[in-house]
Amino acid sequence: MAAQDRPGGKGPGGKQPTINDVAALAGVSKKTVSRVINRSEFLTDKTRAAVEQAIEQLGFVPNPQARALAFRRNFLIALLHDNPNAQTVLNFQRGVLDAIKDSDLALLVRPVDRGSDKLLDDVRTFLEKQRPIGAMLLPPISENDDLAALCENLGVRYVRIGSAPLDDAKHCVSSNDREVVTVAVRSLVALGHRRIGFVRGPVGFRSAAEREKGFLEALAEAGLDLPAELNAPGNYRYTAGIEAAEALLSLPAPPTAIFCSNDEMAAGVMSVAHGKGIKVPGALSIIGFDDSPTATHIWPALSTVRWPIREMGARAAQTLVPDFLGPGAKAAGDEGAVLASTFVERQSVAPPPEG
Amino acid sequence: MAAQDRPGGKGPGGKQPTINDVAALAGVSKKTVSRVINRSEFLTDKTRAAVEQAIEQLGFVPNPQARALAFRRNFLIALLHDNPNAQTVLNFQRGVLDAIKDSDLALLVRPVDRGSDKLLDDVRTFLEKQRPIGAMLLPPISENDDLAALCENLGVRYVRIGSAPLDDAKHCVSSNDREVVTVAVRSLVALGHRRIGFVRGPVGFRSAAEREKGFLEALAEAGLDLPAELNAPGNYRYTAGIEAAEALLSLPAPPTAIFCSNDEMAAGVMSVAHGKGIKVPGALSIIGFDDSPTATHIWPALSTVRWPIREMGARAAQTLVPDFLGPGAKAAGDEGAVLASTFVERQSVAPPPEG
DNA sequence: TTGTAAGCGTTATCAC
DNA sequence: GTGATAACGCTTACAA
Repeated sequence: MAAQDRPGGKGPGGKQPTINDVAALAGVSKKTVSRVINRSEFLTDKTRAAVEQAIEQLGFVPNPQARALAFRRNFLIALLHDNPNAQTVLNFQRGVLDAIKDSDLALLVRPVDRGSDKLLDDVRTFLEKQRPIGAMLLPPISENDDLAALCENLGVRYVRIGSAPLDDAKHCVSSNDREVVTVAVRSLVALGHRRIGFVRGPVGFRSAAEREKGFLEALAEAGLDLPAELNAPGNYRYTAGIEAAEALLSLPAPPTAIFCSNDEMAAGVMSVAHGKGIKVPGALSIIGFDDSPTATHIWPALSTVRWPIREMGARAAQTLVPDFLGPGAKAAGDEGAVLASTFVERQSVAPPPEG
Repeated sequence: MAAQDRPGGKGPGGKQPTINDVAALAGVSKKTVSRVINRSEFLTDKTRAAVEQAIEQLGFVPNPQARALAFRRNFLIALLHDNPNAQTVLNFQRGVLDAIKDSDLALLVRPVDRGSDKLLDDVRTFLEKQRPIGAMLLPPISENDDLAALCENLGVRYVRIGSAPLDDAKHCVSSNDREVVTVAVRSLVALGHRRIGFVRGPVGFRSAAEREKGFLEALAEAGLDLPAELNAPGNYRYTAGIEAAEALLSLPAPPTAIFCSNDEMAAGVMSVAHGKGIKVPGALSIIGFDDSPTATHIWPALSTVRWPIREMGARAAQTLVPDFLGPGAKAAGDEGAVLASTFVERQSVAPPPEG
């Protein structure tokens, strides 16, 4: 349609008022209007009021493209991710949008391929082109130090999201996975479980390592250890849960409980249990991690750890650009960047058979 | 790589080459360079080559902010959604990014609240500010005609994604839900099922209506009808599946199969079946719709309809901005905007008990 | 086919 | 405190 209207500014998309119109109406210069827009301190309350009144009257909205050109920076924040878990990514997006809702910022999304050897080049090109105010790195790529350094070099602010602090607080929003896993596993021990299987996350993932540490800590507290045959490899995928369960549940002395490093693998374990006619939770207790939709969609509903991902999204946006988010944002950001995960008890856990 | 080497170019973000640098090096005017960038036809192959060589040599990348200002349009496409299914949204995003990967476009994401009475204002503000090239509307908000009209008025190209054509082909990418549901239900009939329950989608959703039509068509073909007590309301949520199943499975003559309008509700139905000790698929067959991760994470794995959402994302991007996506994009876009859903058979379906 | 001049709407510089 | 004037990097007239 006609987006290129002319003086007659007829119909849709008709000329929006510009800073010049505001200046003229308020009887001041462009620059003064600009000062008001950008909250400069050096202004008489009177001038400011006059300008604000003119802005109001005209319904003026600063043109972000022009600002971007002048600022050499777009009023965008970028979300870089290569996360296999859709729910996680989307919840995070929601959180970010909660935070930037009333600001001038918008959210740019960029999935990347962590396996690609062009990863850094891709991200560099992206950041150089889009020039966002800041970038948010979701795990697992948040664990890539080169990526963080790249942002730094490009003058793009960044936050790294993780299962544990990955950087200084300023550049990091994390959760306390380890602690909460300990809590979860402790509950298993308290119920009387002694042979507890573990399904690991993928090698090289910080989150996987944290969850494993938490698991082992809880065991150690109880004076238990993790026999090699009860420690199954995994990669956060459903099929890995299947394979792990096939192995663990065929053992001469199978575990009475299994902790899985995420829900998806827990769902796999549960399927195998069903297939083998092993009652859950009667004969086998299962705990997952993520509190994904899967956790409540499988039967019985899965005890798991809820990761405060939406809140982390909001917090990430706040630490990234407190100045643009209006009052309050900054204060919250100062509180610290570690948010609490919580253990959610559902129906997949019970005392062990002989208990 | 160092793309920013320059005399004074100190540290990070040092001056990138501009169109002027290219023009100077190639010995032509700015405008000619601009023509090359924008693929103007009126150019000597020779000049074009010279300019391209200069661009290459300098590693010049046009500044999107400046272009946006001059074009009065940002090189962005927006995804507007209020879709409860994270996987759907994310897969769609992936598809879009598949399509725009090698272009100058970037993806802007905007969740909206379809319940809000400020919906139109929100979207208007967003579009006026960001001025994207185009917008993609995911269901259910794709069904909102006012939103489409708004895009039209604002000079923002748009595509509506749906379970059936919602607009002229130019503005629409859809799947053939109805047909495929018919295929799925036909398979139930072929196995001998005669009492087939139906769990509806939310009232007012086009997708829900299409699926219901497909269901009824298959029944009609077989000379069957849908007794009122076998037609359960739903809203695409897990809990609705629970409620529907509680009702259907308590009937004096319960159905031997249930078609659910999405996977999530199917998961709810399956939970209830498990809880009541009803064997799936032995005593009850279940079919869902979406082929979400849940479909394979529950046990037994769910027969369902795969919605080609990623492909739809790519197609949507193509129909929206074929010119920017390089050669090939347009041709594909001409093929038509209806993509095929497919029936995926897994383990949740079997002949009825007595059969 | 190519070049020149004039914006696009904002911010930065530096006087006043 | 405030205002001319020149950027910002590119595109669209309109010539040549």
